[in-house]
Amino acid sequence: MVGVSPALVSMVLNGKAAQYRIGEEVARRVVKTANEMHYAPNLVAKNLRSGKTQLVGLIVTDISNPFYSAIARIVEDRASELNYTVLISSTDENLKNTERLVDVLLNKGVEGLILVPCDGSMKLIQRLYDSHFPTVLLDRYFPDIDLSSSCLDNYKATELATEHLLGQGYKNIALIAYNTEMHHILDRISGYEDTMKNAGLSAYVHVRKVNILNPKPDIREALEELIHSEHVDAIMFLTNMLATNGLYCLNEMNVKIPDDVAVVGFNGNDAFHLFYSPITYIRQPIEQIAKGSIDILIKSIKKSNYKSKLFLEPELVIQQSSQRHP
Amino acid sequence: MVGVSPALVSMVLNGKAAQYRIGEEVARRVVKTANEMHYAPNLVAKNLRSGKTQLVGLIVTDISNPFYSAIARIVEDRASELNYTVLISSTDENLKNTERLVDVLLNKGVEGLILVPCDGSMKLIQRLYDSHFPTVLLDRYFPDIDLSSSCLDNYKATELATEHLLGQGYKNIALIAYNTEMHHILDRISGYEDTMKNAGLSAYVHVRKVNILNPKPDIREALEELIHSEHVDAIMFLTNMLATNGLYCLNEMNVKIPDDVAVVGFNGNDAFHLFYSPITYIRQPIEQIAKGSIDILIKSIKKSNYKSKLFLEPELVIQQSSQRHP
DNA sequence: CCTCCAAGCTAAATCGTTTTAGCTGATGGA
DNA sequence: TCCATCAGCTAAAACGATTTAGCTTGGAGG
Repeated sequence: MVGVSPALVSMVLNGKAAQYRIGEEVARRVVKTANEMHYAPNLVAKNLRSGKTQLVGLIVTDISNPFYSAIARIVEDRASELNYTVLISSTDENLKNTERLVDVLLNKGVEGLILVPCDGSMKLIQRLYDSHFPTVLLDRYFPDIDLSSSCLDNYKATELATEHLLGQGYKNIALIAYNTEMHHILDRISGYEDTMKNAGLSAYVHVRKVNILNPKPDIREALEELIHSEHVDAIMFLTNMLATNGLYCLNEMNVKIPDDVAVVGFNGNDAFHLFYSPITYIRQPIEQIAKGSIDILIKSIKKSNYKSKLFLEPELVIQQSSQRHP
Repeated sequence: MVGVSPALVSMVLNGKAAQYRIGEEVARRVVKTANEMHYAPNLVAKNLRSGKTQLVGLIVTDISNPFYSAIARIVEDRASELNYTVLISSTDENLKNTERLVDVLLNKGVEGLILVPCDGSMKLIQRLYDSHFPTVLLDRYFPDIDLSSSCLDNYKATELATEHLLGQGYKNIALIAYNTEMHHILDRISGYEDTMKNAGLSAYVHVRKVNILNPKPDIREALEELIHSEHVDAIMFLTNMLATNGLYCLNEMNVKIPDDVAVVGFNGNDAFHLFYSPITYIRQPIEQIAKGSIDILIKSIKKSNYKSKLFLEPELVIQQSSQRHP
């Protein structure tokens, strides 16, 4: 339409008019015409030529889980600011799915991955590490693999919560955890165990591990035993899902909170606040975790060998469920 | 590596060996070598060549809202089965954002859009309709625009709930709605109003509209008035967010449910179930809405002029909060 | 008057596929 | 013996952009 070659148009529209000594008058006509016809470059062609896709992958266990959807929202917003598009997938805590999704996303040309690794994914993560593909672990990490990560300081989280319960006069404190080898859970367990031991309460350490995929029956069983046989006076749940399921069970068992037993949960939600005895919980700095992960990822993409590990500060939101005399 | 032309490799790997009369022996060698070298075609090049991106856009108001993240999960799974990738964005109920995101996604080459339109987006939707770009409205629709949609039967939803409350002996029933012109809300209001009128209770129709972006103060004010001045005996909330905020207010006001007032919410969540008086709510068939939207979209992409409007059945989950004598 | 240089532009290659047209050699029929 | 046919393959164009090398023109300098 302007009567010049595509090459010239490309140069002008990419702001390289000066660099290529394009005549001012011609450059102006090109820009004007481009605007008038609402020209938008074909990104696919651009990507093919440049080898860049401006795509990143976000693999979580389940995007319908509010924790991960909150993360996704922030990652997406930040990525968009940085001119990247996010592809989101869910693994359902399944290793085969995770492996498949990594392959699928790589094939789609993502330039980096934010990944919530599931149980048993150590080998996959090691492969990713060996390949030097820009990758950031989110929420969960492997202490033996030197990969970037953005996680909660899990040890401190349960340390904080246990100290709070001890401070309230609770001694016989139980923990409901997943049956897993994932380190974020192991750290949370250690934070609790160490704090109990340091307080001279080793005898009162109770850790119950439940099936991650169908936790409710295991939780019920554990709670029955802990309350009726072990006579615990406080229960800490290591994840939001465990806490929520636990509250259903405690209601069914007609256990009163905090009179019969104190409760501490993980990751607040409306159910915790609206509960008849609002639930004390460990708050993760979701914003920082999410933003940290995408910022690290983009840096890794732009500068190979960039690496960073974030362990972010938990916060204890103290409500009625953990206070002896509210 | 096999010593044949790229063309032949392409034919074989796309399963067109027979069609192009490729020798069996050669075809076998190509497949074998492709596997051995872990060949995966470059999707960007494929897309450029074919003009297809296998991308669809999903524009919701907020992906961190559990309703929409549940939708996103299902859409994503179904799209993946159909060999499409979903690009998700959030508008925050803002028209300018919506317009921008539509442009961004179109520029990224999505072949279709699933869209939750916000207040005031009628013109945008009309443009989309006029352009014949494959588009499906989700959750909300425009009766005057003949665009595909996948929504709840909103009228029936509140009709069902109002009838239930009337059946329980409640008469002075109030409604908390958004201050909006969006038809899904207007339909919900009509379902309530008509049912009240048909029962001869026009005098007891109370509709309060609150600000969609900062509803809590408005809700508090409305509730104070409805309960203390109008002496309503039941309150229906038109969305999950309204109901959740409403419960916070009712707790603050020390109103007992259902003794002082009955409550019906929208879209169940753990908070409703764990509430001291579990909340009766209208359940949307999320799975059907989500699956419906993506299935319609893909059909529209494959067959231009395909159109379909779904109005899916609500279900009332009756719990303690709406029963006079539980 | 010729040479040289710079300014301002274009042609062509390239990215990795797919598809169309066409080439080659063997076979069969007349 | 010669042509037609067909199986089995390849060359080349195309998708839409970017980039490199190179072309033309006019003016300055010798």
